[in-house]
Amino acid sequence: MTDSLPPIQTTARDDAVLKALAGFVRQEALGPGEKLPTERILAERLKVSRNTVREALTRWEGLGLVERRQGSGTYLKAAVSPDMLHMPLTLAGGNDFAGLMRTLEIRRALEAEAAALCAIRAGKAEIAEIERKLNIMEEAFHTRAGMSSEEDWEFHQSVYRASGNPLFEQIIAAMHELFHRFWEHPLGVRDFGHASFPYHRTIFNCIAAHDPEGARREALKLIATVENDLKRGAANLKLSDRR
Amino acid sequence: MTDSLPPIQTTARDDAVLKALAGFVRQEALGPGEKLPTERILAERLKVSRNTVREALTRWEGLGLVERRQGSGTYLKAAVSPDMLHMPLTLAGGNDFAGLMRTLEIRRALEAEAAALCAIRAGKAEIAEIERKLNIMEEAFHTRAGMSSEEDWEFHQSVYRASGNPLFEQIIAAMHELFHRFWEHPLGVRDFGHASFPYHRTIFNCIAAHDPEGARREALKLIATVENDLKRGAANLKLSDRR
DNA sequence: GTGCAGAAATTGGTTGGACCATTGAACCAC
DNA sequence: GTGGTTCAATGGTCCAACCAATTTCTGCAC
Repeated sequence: MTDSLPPIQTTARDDAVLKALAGFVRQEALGPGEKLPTERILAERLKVSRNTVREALTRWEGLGLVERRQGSGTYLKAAVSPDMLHMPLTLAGGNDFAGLMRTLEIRRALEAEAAALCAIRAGKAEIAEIERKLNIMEEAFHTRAGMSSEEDWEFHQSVYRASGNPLFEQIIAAMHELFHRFWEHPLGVRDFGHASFPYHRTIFNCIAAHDPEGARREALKLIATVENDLKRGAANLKLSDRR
Repeated sequence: MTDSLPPIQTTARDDAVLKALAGFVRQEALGPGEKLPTERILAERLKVSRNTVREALTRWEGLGLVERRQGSGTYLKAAVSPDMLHMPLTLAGGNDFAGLMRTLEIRRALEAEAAALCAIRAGKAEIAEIERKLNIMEEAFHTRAGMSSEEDWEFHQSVYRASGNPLFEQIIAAMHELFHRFWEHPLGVRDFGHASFPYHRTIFNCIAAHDPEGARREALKLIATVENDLKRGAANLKLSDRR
């Protein structure tokens, strides 16, 4: 009967600090890259100990919202608003090849859905932006004679953004980071991803034609080529030697 | 030219503390719910200040790995291993109806893929377990004459587990938590989700028949009914009144 | 012995102050 | 300009207390 009576908060200093800081960021309209007040100033203004400020900032740093540089200051890394919801995921044992394939399975699911939604929702401006990124990527591919992961990634991001759901970009970006941390570590990118090249344009064509099922199908093909490349590479390279 | 020269790490005290703690947890074979050493003992044993220990534990707490209870101790909340990868997601402005629908789009993508993978990979034991959960859910539905979110959720979890990729369960669980935090707050669950009931068995039938495309199709239907229920509910309830 | 109230010990939370390490800007010699 | 040097600002670490919540122990009443 007396559920939903939240326990009173007698101590939640660091949470309060974060709330105040989020309000400050909003009020000052601070964006990514900008510097926020020093710990000492925050401690003084908020009437709490510097240690408490540090614990609060440590939370934000762990969430990737903020970056601390000794001797320089604390800088925003992402947009912050007072009504954020946090969803920390921890993936145990993701450092091996099997873990890599698992992230690809997630990416396959999200990539296909994002492409389909993008085909439904993208307006003229978004389609033009995607095409711009596609052209950049294709030019880089032809001049440097190989996949360039940077431009490739930019193309995909523009698709995620046009899907109208920022969660796609966030989750896939996290996967992407995991992916690169493992893959580019040993000896740099090889011929990797070469076979996936043509599907970028077929995906774009489906998006431009507002064909969600086609976009989904082509995105699945793209991921399938990446998976095959990975499996071949793993077989050749004796991945078990690593780490 | 001089790429791949990572900056050297001169100080990383709290990271070192976390690594040592992860090793300790592994060595002692500690599982969720168990208590780990007090901050004072950790500080003494690791030869660092208690403050540093606290910063490290604050990181883990923010990641949901650990729970601290004042006056009692610090307890493990999840399994930890030295080679974990963290992926914190922050969803800005997820407190409204649009944010809820965005989480559902992610869930649609993952649910369909997980069901398909499950149809491919589930062995006899997994299928039996899923059927068990399904029967429990159906019985609860008939006796209580309505969807029971607890048993429903258990059924879905068993599908994710049988997909062979723990990431599905982790990500969807995070979405699920977000979902409930928003939805069950105002006035409890209404008739919600009633229409999705029959699809649970059709999904199971496809999984048992090892029909991945059928499982994907039925899963998409299930999410579609939930989306429709939500939209109808939102239109009726004037959700804009909230918050 | 049992039960329970109160004291005592334990443990995370907070404070204030100190010092170290790194950074970046100002300054200076060349 | 170039390359050092100095110096203030800033995050990182440490220490020693004390506060607040919890748990455990103790001793008294029965």
